[in-house]
Amino acid sequence: MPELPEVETVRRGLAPAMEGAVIARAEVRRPDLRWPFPPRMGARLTGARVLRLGRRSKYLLADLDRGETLIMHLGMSGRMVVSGLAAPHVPGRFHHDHPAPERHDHVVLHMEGGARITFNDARRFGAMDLTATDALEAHSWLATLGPEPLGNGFHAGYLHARLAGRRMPVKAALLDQRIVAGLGNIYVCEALHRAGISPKRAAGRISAGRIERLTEVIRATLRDAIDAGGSSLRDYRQADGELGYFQHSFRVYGREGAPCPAPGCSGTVRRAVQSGRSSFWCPGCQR
DNA sequence: CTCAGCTCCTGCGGGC
DNA sequence: TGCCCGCAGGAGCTGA
Repeated sequence: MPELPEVETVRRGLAPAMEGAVIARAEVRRPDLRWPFPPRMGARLTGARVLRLGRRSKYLLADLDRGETLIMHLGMSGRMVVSGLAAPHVPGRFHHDHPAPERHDHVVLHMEGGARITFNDARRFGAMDLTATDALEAHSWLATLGPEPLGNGFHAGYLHARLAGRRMPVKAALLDQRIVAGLGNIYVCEALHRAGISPKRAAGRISAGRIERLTEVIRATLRDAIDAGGSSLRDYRQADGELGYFQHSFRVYGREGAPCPAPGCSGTVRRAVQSGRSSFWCPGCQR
């Protein structure tokens, strides 16, 4: 599921269809996802113009001209599909025709001009809400989020302070959205491998130098994944209009039993369950 | 406050 | 082929 890089890729893919465009009709096909939709969501979206499509952590934020912001979270299985986008500046990028409706198409935004944005979420761990734009940061989904890992607020000094004294595994600490916002299971595994830190190491027992290295590789890992997503947007194979899911090449995630890809390391990637989630790491080079 | 465990929901792939 | 089990990229809640 979508972690920060996938959500950013979805944002970039949706922006051409949404920014500056009016929602001619918002079709709400069920009353809830993880939580009930806000009252009259369809009516409140219909006729609104999208001023800007932003992102905070794994949340998409569509600012509307009515002073409200539509907050969207993709959960584990949420997908966005764009169709009917007129005159894409890159050929083959989107469906020009609308695909047949699918099971779990929960919300469809019919834009003026003919574009259509379909939110599909089989597991329904996703969510949507509408809130006043000028009080956006106070919304309960956003208020407790830590800094953006690619922003200025995330640096070695900050992370060192937040991990100090913590006995929990560093894996769990980096998944805590209050400490840093946007990482998920895959990119935590990948970043810890690049940093040479075991996911089982106590968060408060990492030297300052290694935390410095960790903040750098977290940023590099996310940037690389966002770049790969950008490539997928330009890829003709993405012509079905589905955004955000593309072929990644992970170093350890999902590669149990494979040889460690680190130069000079002869270890084998292992898998273990930590707080209910799979961790993948190389005991040979991650300490 | 900290932290582990459970929970929501559906789909898919592997093993028998 | 069909069935059962485990597992899946999130994150809120409970209770020790």
